[in-house]
Amino acid sequence: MILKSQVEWALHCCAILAGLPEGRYLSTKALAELHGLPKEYLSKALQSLSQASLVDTTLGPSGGYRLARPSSEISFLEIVEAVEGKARSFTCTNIRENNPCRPAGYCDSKPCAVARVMWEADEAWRNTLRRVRLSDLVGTLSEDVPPDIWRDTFEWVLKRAG
Amino acid sequence: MILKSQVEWALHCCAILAGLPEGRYLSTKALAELHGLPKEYLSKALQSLSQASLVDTTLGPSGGYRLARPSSEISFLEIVEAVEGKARSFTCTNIRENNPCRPAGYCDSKPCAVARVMWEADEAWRNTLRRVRLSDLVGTLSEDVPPDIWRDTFEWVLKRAG
DNA sequence: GGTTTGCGGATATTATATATCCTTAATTCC
DNA sequence: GGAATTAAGGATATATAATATCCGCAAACC
Repeated sequence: MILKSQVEWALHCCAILAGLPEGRYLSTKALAELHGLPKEYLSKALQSLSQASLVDTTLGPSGGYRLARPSSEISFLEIVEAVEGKARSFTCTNIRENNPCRPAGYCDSKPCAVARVMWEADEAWRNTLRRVRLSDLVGTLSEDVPPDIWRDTFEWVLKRAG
Repeated sequence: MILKSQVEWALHCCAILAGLPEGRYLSTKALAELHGLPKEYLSKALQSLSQASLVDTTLGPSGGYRLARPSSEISFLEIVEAVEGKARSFTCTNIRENNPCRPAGYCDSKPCAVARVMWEADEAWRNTLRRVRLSDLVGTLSEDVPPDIWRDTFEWVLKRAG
């Protein structure tokens, strides 16, 4: 059970977008170079964010991506689910159906007891991610990263933002 | 991010093993037939349980698997981790290292802020599974499954347990 | 009109999950 | 002692998903 690397990419990209000045867009190319990622494949992750309406896009030079909402109104979970999908990590294939002692139709009222536990754990995972906002990440990052590097990064980025 | 189907298989098999009379073993063949699963591949899942010391095994006719401990002392997490592994679902590839504005050696003291959040969610998932004991599952199952089917199932199983 | 951009489709490559087969050694039963 | 049965583990094949690249399109900018 491993998340796609695109999840990591999307989160880091959103953190950068959260720091962009109002109205500016940042292109796939700039985001890929900043993070040392394959441009074409990163583009797929950004398209997922766009389809989930987490980012706005615009075309042409000076085009690219920006957050569709303030970073305080975007949760980790939304970003993760945009890329990874909303499907639960445990899929019940109902193997209890195969029990040769089980007449058809029995015990079909509720989902399987095993699945209920696994889904509860899945919910706990999602709830944790739901509670963390993108603005929280930006806050933590600006504590962790030395201020001059943080500033240099955004200068570097804005030079490429058209 | 999808768990292997072997996780589901292992959980259902442990639930059956938990209901076995003291000292009896149940073979891969019987467990596979009961659940309608491919015997050879299910065997790999059971071997994982054995390697994790969750089950005891013995050879020969009337051999097979039994729980190594009372079901109240085995958690869901142990079974899941035995099959799925203990690795976290999010792996940080440290793409912040690629930031061209970042001199080497900076911000390497703590793990990445993104990873810390993802790992916290992973812990929430594991904690939920850690709190559920195999005996809890057996309890739920015996509420869900009609008593006569539950009884028939164990008669069926014991006929094959040598 | 030329350049840049996001978007989506098609395709190739790699890794992982799923599944089967076979050999070995231990155990039970006759 | 000999035949049958079992778990263990290595080797291998197949299917599916993740990773990655390439191309053509339409919109936006200069």
